[in-house]
Amino acid sequence: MPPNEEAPGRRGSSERRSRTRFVVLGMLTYGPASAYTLRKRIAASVGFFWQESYGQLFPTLARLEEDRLIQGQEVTAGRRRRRDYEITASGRDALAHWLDEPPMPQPERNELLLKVFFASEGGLEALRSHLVDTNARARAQLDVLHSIDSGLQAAFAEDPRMPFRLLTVRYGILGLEAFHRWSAEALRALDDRSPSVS
Amino acid sequence: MPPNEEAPGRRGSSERRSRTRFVVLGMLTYGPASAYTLRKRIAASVGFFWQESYGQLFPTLARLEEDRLIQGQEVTAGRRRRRDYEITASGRDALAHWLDEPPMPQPERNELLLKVFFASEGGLEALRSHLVDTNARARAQLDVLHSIDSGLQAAFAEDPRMPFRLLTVRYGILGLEAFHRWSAEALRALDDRSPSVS
DNA sequence: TTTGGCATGTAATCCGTTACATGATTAG
DNA sequence: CTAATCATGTAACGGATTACATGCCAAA
Repeated sequence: MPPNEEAPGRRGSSERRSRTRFVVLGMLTYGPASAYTLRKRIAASVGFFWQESYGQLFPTLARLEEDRLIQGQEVTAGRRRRRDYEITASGRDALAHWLDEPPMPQPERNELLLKVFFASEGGLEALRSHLVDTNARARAQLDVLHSIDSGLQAAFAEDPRMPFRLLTVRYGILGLEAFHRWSAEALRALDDRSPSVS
Repeated sequence: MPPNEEAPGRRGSSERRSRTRFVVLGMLTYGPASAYTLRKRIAASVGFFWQESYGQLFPTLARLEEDRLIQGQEVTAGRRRRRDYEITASGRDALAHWLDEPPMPQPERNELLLKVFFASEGGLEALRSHLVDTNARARAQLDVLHSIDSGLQAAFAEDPRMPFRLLTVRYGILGLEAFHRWSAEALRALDDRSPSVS
């Protein structure tokens, strides 16, 4: 049998699992945007649980346009040119189809936990400082999310998608609260075993 | 200029950030092991927050041995040959050094939240079923972790690393509890808006 | 003895980040 | 006028998964 008859895995429905395309499609339902605008839009809305880099965004935009899921248009403002994209009807279909599929269980990878797990092979003071940092960062992020939450609550009734957005924020808050509690608890446990230097 | 004059960025201290090497080193502090054994050991201990595949494990083992951080030895049992590795003194040093460095903040990526965020572009029944699945899986994983926790508590006093291990389990439990609560809460919110079909 | 699982590995490929490069505006 | 920042892009690279390949062992 000749290899690659009809090139089975090239790029049809058998994408490995690049969710980047769908973030792009989803963000374009909020209105046309350039790559730069898209990146800012992503960072401002889902940034706390999803990020995209240009190196990913630009190729993805090119391929989405090839597939007619988005439509690009050259725009010249002043002397500056850029390319704005809008989602097409088939783009909306593709998005809706993806939304209906169950999310792939994503493999967790937590470097902090690795360092906790192997902590007895290293210095305990280092572990302690990692935990302190962790705790402070969780606290700070929690404050950010709380203020985002308040801000969104104010604009509630207007947009039918607001409730869903609030749900993602709520997820972040509950998760960070747990994380914050855990790091505090871990610090207490650590100090119980090896009482602080005082 | 000839390429790779002294190979500036080849592989010294400028590793991008492969934590795989350190999981391997850490696991080898529990005793010598082959690639296969290592994989099982990883799955059984840190599996709920860290996994490694063979495609990653084998090259990493080869490179760690090149760097003299581990020492391999051919073993023949029956007619079967395998390669067992043990950690060297410099391997322990490298591990300890890595443990002291603060963990890199890892970019979150949550596909479920993406689907929640864009839910209004898809079917709400699909979203609901994703949430139900999510809730059930969290519940199941929670049960697993609770039983792991009990099992470890029993063997507490023996191993000085047990407390650290318990901390990672505790992290999993707190996180999953939050996740479980969130998905239940989200389901309630969803049913409030679009009362179920009954 | 054939099936399936255990054990060891290799190869291809893709995802995603980082670093680099460049022109256009705006501020000082 | 120069520096900084905005905006748009490209190239290189490494990490990680998936799929493939092979041989030994045990059980039916």
